[in-house]
Amino acid sequence: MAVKYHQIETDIKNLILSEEIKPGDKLPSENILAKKYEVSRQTVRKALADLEVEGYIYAVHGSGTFCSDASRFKKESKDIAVVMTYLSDYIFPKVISGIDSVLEENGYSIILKNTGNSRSREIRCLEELIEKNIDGIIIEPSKSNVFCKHKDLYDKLDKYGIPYIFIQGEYSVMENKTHVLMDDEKGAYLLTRYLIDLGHRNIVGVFKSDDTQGQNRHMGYARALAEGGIAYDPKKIIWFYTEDRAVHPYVNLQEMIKKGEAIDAVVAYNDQIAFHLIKAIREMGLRVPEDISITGYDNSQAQGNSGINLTTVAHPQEELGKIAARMLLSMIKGEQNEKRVIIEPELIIGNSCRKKNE
Amino acid sequence: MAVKYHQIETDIKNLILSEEIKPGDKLPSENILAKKYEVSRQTVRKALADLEVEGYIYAVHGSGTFCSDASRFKKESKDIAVVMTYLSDYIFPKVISGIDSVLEENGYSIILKNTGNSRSREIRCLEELIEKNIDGIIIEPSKSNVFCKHKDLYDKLDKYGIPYIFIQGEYSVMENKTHVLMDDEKGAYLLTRYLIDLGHRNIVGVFKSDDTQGQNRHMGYARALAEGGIAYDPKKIIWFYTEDRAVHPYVNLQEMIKKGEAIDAVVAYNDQIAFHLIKAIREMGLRVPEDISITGYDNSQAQGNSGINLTTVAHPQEELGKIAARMLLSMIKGEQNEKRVIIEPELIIGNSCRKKNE
DNA sequence: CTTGACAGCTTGTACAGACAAGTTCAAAAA
DNA sequence: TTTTTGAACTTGTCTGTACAAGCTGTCAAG
Repeated sequence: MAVKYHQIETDIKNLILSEEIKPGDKLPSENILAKKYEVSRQTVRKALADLEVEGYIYAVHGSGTFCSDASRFKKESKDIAVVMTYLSDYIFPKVISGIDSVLEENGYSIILKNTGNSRSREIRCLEELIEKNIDGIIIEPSKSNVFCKHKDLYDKLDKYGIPYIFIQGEYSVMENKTHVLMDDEKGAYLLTRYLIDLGHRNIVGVFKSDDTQGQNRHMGYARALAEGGIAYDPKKIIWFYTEDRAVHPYVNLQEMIKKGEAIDAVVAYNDQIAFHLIKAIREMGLRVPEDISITGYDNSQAQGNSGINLTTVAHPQEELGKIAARMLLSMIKGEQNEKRVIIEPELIIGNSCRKKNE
Repeated sequence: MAVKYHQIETDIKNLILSEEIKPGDKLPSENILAKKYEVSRQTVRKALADLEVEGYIYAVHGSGTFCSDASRFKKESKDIAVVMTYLSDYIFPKVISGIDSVLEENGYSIILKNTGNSRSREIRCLEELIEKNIDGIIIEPSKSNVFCKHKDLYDKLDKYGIPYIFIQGEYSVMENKTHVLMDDEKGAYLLTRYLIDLGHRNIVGVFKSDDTQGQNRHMGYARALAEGGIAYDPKKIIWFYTEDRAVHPYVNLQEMIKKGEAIDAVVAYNDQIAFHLIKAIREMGLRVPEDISITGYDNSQAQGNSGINLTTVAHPQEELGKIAARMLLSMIKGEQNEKRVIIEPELIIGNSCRKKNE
């Protein structure tokens, strides 16, 4: 540190970082600093000029030099990253659209990223974003039920003061972070109870094992069975992974039917899977809902060429995006927020279920 | 420009922008500049320091000051803006997804913007993006058939060396820019000829008037009629605007039916409109395709609860996004490109049309 | 009480000079 | 021929001075 102005710079920087000089505070005048450090005023000016370029301080002609307040000493980019598992499929465009509508109103732009529900891509994504100077992140965790080994990246975000919000799922090690979630347990409970109320007893459950949504929906399913006095039968559960999703549920259900197992109804992980399963059931020569009732999840409003309106659970889609965006904006403004918004599930009755032995 | 160092700055900046000083070139030494401008060396240093912060030049201790070469004086952000009319509807998620897949592979991120097909929002968008330091833009023009009064913004992009590509539509004043388009004229021609071949003579055309796609599809429709020896009847055309799209075609077609006009078939602007019109036709007590045949455009694969698979024209969707993204990347790399990619339309036969008097 | 002039502060621009530190290249030495 | 030396250049640091331009609170005039 042989260079004088460098010494002054680090001195002042430390004062700011240790909050002895708070945002908005006025710094001593150049002449006073010059006297204090026993240097010329020009040397002080050089130090202050550097700090201004770095964004720590700003000078007002005739008035003085002040500590920057703008979002912890770095200029806001007005960019917010939205990290989703998928972009074009299913409910995601609507969620993104909801986020955009709120951010657009407030002058923010979306940086869109998708992970393909792959953990390694989520990590790569976050590393990229940390480099990028963004104001906040809305993220849908990839494989949220697989243990999160990259908490260090989220710690880094905390350290840099970049706020983030999880939607749809959560990592168990970060339950205390801000989330916008659906009550998946209750949603699946409602669906399963609806089937039980229709008189079904042999209810197959098809769940995704690598995200929290799948886990929670499974729990709701189990609770409804218990309340309905129906024994939980592990053989009636089909677990699948993201990579399996196009084949595994399909094949497994067909095998169960082949084996002649009694199946009254199916609680599917979501609408997408439900449509796959309808196709599987029909291929086996059975009818939906006459022979087997089926439920979805998310109210995606697609029909998948099946001609059936699924009984499902409403997914707020655009509204969920809007809620998350509004929460993130208030976090950016530094307002305190509730950490957890849980959206109440609502049953949507379609024509994919029928009373048993009607 | 009473300020001397400011004068020096703009002087040098202009020399660099006009390429009289090329990247890597050595600038005159501080002492020489001081003599030339008749100022002190300190004043020259102040000017050069500012230019260094702005990234135009860099100084090497003991050696000299040089013009920056790094990609036209500004660091690449690895961000590419995608400006679409809509985000969540229709074919747009697929197009975005196609763009993302190519960009992601190459380490780029998408900044997503939507204009709601409003010209003023497109302008606001571009102004925002010009501030932002992006590497390129893929843009779907809003109301491409309304005269483009904001060419100055695109000129600015040219000046700053930010490449951009138009998709879907084009502004007439910028036909020489890079585009990825469908041959809309031919697509509508194929659809109309198909209807004529089925024996239809009274073919209503429903077109959007504020984008080039609508204009071109109308032209294709007219050409097919002419070739088929059918007189073009302006009364059989329904023109609508973006803001009208939910109501106007619907109401107008119903009125035509009420008046008892002979209608064999309808060529709709796109699938979305086609589904509206199917609903309108059914409300009037007529059947599709038994009473009226109808065609769409874009092969959106939705069914809109109609139970009908539209006869339509294939829209490459993801592929279009990929093509545009690849072209933009090669433009960023400075490679020469063809200015115009026209995608050949392909007829998709559904069950929304029927032979006349079968 | 309100207004306006002004003194005394602040930062901004500009000058001039001195020396430090790094680079370059040619002449001198090996 | 290769290596070393060193003068002459470059930018970097630092000092000191002068005046311009902008802000702020005080104090006297209205």
